[in-house]
Amino acid sequence: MKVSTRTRYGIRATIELAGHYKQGPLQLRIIAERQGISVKYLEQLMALLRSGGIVRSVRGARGGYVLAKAPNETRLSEVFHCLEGPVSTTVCVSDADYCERSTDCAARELWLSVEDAVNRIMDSYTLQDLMDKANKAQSANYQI
Amino acid sequence: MKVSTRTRYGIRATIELAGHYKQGPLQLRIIAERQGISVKYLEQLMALLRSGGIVRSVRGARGGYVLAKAPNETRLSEVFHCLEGPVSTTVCVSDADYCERSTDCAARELWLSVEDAVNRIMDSYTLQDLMDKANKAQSANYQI
DNA sequence: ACAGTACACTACTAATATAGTAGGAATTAA
DNA sequence: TTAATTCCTACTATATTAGTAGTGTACTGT
Repeated sequence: MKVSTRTRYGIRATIELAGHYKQGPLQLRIIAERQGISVKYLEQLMALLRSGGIVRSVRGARGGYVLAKAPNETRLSEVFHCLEGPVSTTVCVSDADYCERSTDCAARELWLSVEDAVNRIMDSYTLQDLMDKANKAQSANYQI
Repeated sequence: MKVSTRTRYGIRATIELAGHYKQGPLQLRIIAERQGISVKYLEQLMALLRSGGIVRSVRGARGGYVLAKAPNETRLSEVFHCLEGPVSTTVCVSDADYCERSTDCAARELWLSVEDAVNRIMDSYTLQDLMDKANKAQSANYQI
């Protein structure tokens, strides 16, 4: 039930983009530096996000990436699905005909609930939410 | 975010055991046959469940496996954790010192919520619940 | 006692997924 | 034109998953 680093890096990258929203394209070089990842790897993750419509790219010198939508309109579920694929715990959840046995059906009920819960959580967060919480946590630290 | 077949098979096996509760040990041969898995592979899964205290084994002729606790006292979260390990989406959730960056902390909030939701769901189901639902579904089918 | 049944343990293997690395082509601002 | 930057494709190393296989150990019924 782990989340791949692909997804973790990807989400962190979109958070960086959210923090740079409306300030022109942000270069992968900068994101990679801040996140401690190689530019080459990040390129591949961004390709997923681009084809998923989460980000837009600006090619050429002074290019980079921008969020396709505002941070408060970009749900974490969308970002997650681009990087990790659907939250499909088992085949039999999406394909009801897959299993015939009653015991399978019993388990299916469980997997369905789990998927649903995860999707609901992810759907309830936007990039803006995460940014706000991070900023709040930071300012709280300053008061110590 | 997939669930391994190891976990799926293991859970289905415990459901079989739940259906045989208080009727003596159930042999792996029978479970394997019903679920379409090899006995040898099932042995390894059962070893995990045994060391996790979910099932007890009876060696020798007429031996087999029995649930260690009643079906309505065996939570799916326990079974899951034996087979799949903890629902730990990322390292930084369990080890708060792992990340320093604010963007990480932003994401951490999300992973924490997801883990929590999954654990709560799994905790709310017992093997008995799943059995009841499967039986109900079956009798519903008969009415068609 | 002993033969058969069933779990116990360990080692090995094939396939797949993950986490990258690498090189060069295409595009654009200056 | 040149430097900066994304785009595309291929390759590689490592880990995990999903098994297979063989041998050993414990227990039961006769």
